[in-house]
Amino acid sequence: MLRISKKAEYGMIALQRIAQSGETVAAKEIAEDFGISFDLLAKVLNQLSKAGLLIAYHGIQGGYALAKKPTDITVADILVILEGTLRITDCADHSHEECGCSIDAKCSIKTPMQLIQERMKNVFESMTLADMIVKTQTVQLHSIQI
Amino acid sequence: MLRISKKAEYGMIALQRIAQSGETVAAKEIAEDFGISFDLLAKVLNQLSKAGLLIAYHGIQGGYALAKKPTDITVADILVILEGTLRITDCADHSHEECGCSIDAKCSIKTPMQLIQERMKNVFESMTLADMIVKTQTVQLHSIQI
DNA sequence: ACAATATAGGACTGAAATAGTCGTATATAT
DNA sequence: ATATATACGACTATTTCAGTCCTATATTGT
Repeated sequence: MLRISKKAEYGMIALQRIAQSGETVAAKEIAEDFGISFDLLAKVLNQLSKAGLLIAYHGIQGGYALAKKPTDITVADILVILEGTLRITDCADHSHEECGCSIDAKCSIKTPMQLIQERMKNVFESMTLADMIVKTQTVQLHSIQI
Repeated sequence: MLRISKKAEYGMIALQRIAQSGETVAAKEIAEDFGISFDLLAKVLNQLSKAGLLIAYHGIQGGYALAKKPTDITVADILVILEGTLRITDCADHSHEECGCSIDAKCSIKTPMQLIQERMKNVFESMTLADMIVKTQTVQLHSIQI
């Protein structure tokens, strides 16, 4: 039902954490801080570094650091890396001229689905990691002031 | 990976078909026309009629007719009926004050996820069945002209 | 009344995607 | 050297999704 996967969720949490700290952070630290599976998180961070969003450092004092500016990393980027290209229905796929769905040439919802998918893509592209940092810092400042 | 379910897809195809014909259409006819599972489609149409989008007529000459104007049925309505309320992540759920995700109070992506979910909801609410009829008719007119 | 047809609804099965685990290899700082 | 961190493949469990099957109920036409 149009849910974002745990992998993508963990990816966003980790990237937000790394971006906010501004330095290198180990997978173990993130997993412990948020109480999530280290193994799964490690896979996610590996994918993100292979895709060029993170730089991985091995060994003691190692971890992950951002490979790009927070303003240059969008939610869309993260989703594509961890969940693959957005394709809400088979017929919404722009890459095929023929409608890939079971309904063949008769598919009557192709155009509307393509439109909706395009708009969803815009939503994901319009939020960057930088936006996610600002939101959280605001909350933190409030709690500090109390 | 953020896919729309077959149930929702069949629902949209069926509603589009019924809206376009402007009269009562039997589930069997739709299933045959589009080559999709009759049993699954029947369930979907039943759900849509229970939810008040369709009126069901039993017996010979029976079938389903729209219960509302095509302009009053949105993609969001259809998705909520057939897939449940949109909830892209646990923490994006506005109905709970406490973050339902495994990360408890520390969840750092709650606000951004709520924002994205709200925007997706707007996308789904901004397309009506009427829009889907117009789109398809245009295509059909083109193929007739050839 | 009866037969044909259409929806209603529950039980069940199979397939696919998702989430998570485990073991081992490789790189690196001290 | 060794402790620590990432890399990576294999494997399992869980959940969701799609589809089927069977039976019941309502309605129309003859």
